[in-house]
Amino acid sequence: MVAEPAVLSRRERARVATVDEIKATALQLMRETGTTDIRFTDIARAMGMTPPALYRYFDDRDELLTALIADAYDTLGARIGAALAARAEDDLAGRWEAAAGVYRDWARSEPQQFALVLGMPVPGYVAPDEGPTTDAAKAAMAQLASIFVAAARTGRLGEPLIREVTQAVVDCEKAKHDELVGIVPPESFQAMLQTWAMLHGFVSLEAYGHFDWLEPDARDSLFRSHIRLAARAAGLPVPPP
Amino acid sequence: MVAEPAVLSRRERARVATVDEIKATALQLMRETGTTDIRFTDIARAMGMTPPALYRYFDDRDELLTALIADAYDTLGARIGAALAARAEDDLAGRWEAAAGVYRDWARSEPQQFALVLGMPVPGYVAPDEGPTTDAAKAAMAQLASIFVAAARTGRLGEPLIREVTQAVVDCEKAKHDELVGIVPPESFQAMLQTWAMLHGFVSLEAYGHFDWLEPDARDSLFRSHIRLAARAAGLPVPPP
DNA sequence: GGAGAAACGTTACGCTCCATAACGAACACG
DNA sequence: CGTGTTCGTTATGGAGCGTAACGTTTCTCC
Repeated sequence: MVAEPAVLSRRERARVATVDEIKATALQLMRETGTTDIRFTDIARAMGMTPPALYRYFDDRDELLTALIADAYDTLGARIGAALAARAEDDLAGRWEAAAGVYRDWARSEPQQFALVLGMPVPGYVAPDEGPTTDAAKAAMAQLASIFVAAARTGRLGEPLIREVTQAVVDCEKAKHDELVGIVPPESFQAMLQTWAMLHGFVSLEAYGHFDWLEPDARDSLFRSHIRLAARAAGLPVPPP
Repeated sequence: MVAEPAVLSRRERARVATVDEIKATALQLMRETGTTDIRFTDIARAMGMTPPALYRYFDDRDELLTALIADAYDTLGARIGAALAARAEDDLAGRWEAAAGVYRDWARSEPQQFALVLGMPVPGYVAPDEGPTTDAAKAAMAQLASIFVAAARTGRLGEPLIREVTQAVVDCEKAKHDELVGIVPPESFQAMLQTWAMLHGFVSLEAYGHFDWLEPDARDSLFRSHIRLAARAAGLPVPPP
């Protein structure tokens, strides 16, 4: 991001390597324990260091968590971006399905990171205002919005199934997503939010194990039909199955 | 539940009172701190006791959490039940909206309990198999299912918007919800699951603050249209707004 | 009603983890 | 080469979980 001299000194390289190793070890421990709980002691032991050494790199546990959250939503954003880039600009249904699939796969493969970013904050951790947690929501919205914008610009954004639009929602589109006003009509803006809620609902339930009673095959097909339903309800042009 | 002698001895009454006070204190602390994290030390101090005394009532922190989870989903189930009871048997749209509204209000008023039951559990806490966590999902499904069953029995369950049913979903209906087979057709069973996912998605996003950028009025109207969309997509008979 | 048992709450303790302080070793720089 | 910074260590304090051992109150049963 920052235009620093490309070459880092030996020490600086060692430092970023250590920081990366700490974060990677923390993630690995989260995966192994299945919780978002991490202990400096365990990280240090896994790295062959002593716990106080970690304080040279992170002031406290919260700062490490903040870094992990930032990484997590960067990863998610990058993956969605890559999935979108792999689809043709005008393949709206494909782009939506690809983005939704990435969202789901990420949540399933990294449920702890998912909980960290889009679930309830970790005990004792207070997210900094305007921090990565809210950014994650904005980034997800932006990715979604890009699909709707493309659909609207090319005249392929149909009418959403629900067209009950209230003034409050219109006002919020103006206030918070001014860039969409005049491009994505209010009822489609509302439908876009609902699309996100539908996607998140399925993914959240599945990531936390509430669909475990369904066979994997059934979950897959349920997901596919779910996101097609979301797209169709929002007026995105999806071909019949 | 158990047919015990109605009168409890003095000691037994004192014991249940203490257990209730411990749980109530724990919930109060969760509300005050805004996390699902609870410390025996804090609970004991708030009650004017010493920490080890609590071990007379709960073997460890996990057991207290399990009890809290069980209470939470009992409360949710009771509230939904009450909301359904207050609506006429044949007022299907009203029953669905009432149940959904209770779900949302509960999540907003008790986000910690919501996270406890339907989100990622507390760090370090491992939910017992077949425990209250999975029961919560089953109970929610049962409440939902009752509405769909009533609709199907009275011939008012329309075709869902999406009718792409795969064998895997049909198999799961047979295996896990045998009582619905022959009453709720597979595509409606599938739509029912999606209805739940839609509801949960909105409620989850809102409870964790990801809709904070929307004005309360906008959130309310978005929610109303969202659950109407869910109902309509599932074939429930909802009147036009 | 009084002796024995059970339940209750306390203090004392060991363990783990977070976080800081003070110290020594390795490395970069002049 | 010496000097100062960075890094990692050991030592220490503080908090919370959970156990053990000890009085105290309450129930039970003879």
